Amino acid sequence: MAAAAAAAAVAHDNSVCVAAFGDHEPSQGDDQVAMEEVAQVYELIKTHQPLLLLHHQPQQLAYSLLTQAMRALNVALSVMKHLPPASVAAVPVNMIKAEETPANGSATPGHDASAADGGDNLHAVGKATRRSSAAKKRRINGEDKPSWFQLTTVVPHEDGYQWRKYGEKKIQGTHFTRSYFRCTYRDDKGCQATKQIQQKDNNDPPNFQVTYSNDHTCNFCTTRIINNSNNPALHNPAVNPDVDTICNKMIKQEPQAAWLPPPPLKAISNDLDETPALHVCQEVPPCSKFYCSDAAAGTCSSNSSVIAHYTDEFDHHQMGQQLLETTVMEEALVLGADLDDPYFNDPQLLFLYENIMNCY
DNA sequence: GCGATTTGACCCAC
DNA sequence: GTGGGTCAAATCGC
Repeated sequence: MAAAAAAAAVAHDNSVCVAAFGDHEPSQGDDQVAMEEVAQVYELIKTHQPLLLLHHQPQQLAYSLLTQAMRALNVALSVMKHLPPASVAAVPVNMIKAEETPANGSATPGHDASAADGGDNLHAVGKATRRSSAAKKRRINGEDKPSWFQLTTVVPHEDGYQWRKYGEKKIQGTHFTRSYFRCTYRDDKGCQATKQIQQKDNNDPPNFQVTYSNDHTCNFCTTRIINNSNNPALHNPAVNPDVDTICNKMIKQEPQAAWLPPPPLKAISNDLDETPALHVCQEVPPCSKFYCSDAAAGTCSSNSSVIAHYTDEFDHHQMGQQLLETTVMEEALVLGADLDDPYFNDPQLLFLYENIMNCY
């Protein structure tokens, strides 16, 4: 049941991404239909998520898939509602279609197939033909690869994906350099995902604009949860021949699992998660919200596992839920949330979403 | 030794 | 001509 629901979620997720970031410019009618469709998917996922979390074995996979789907849906909703940048800029973590803002006036790099083999061409043909015609397409007529950006105070280097820095540039009009990253698995899997990190100010903590371009197609950047799953099928080379190889490489080379909170408290609820691989985490983002709200009072030991955290929440959060909802709702209001948005009508999901985003 | 990062140069769109 | 994205040699770090 869980796998089927998760698969359905992913199927919806993919279509939503296309709708949100494709070239098609939706009409007002399209907007309405899309909104209804996305809202329907959202409700479906929202309904299934608590059920999935109550299952022990498939929950990590399901959680991973649902999380991605929910993130995409939230982005899609934001895009389709054409939220003005000013209304979302105050939100610590939010995803906005990049083309809609002057802050991203310059185009992000195109789906630059020539870039991957550009070096070889350079040596073979010479500098005059260094960039192929594909590179020229990069910004013609404003045509660009899908991109969106995230405004965040969270250390943007720890978003859960594996990135390799390939450049840094001083940008005119800013006091900070812009860093350029591409997916670590670009060469291995041809994943074209890139991101740019632009520090916006010197606040404490500083604000960053993280511009993402192209979705990850490697599938391995997000297998950190799957890799830790007890589900043997996920490690069956006959089913997924690349998973073990790539994930072992991930652990060997880049052992951080950025989505896990730090371990000052009790480790993991053993009855929920017996996967030692979860502890490969070495670096974590400042996602303090990930701790159970009862941990400080010593009445809750859930902390180290996302799954354990949320499952524990289902177990004992009822008594503290009202307080939690009040806090999150107040915070959402302060952050300028649109309370007509169904997403913000569910404070627990808002809380969950923010924590996920903070830790990815 | 190998992979990641740094940094100046190159290239293209505007 | 300029700004910004990318390349790739040099360098760094494990």
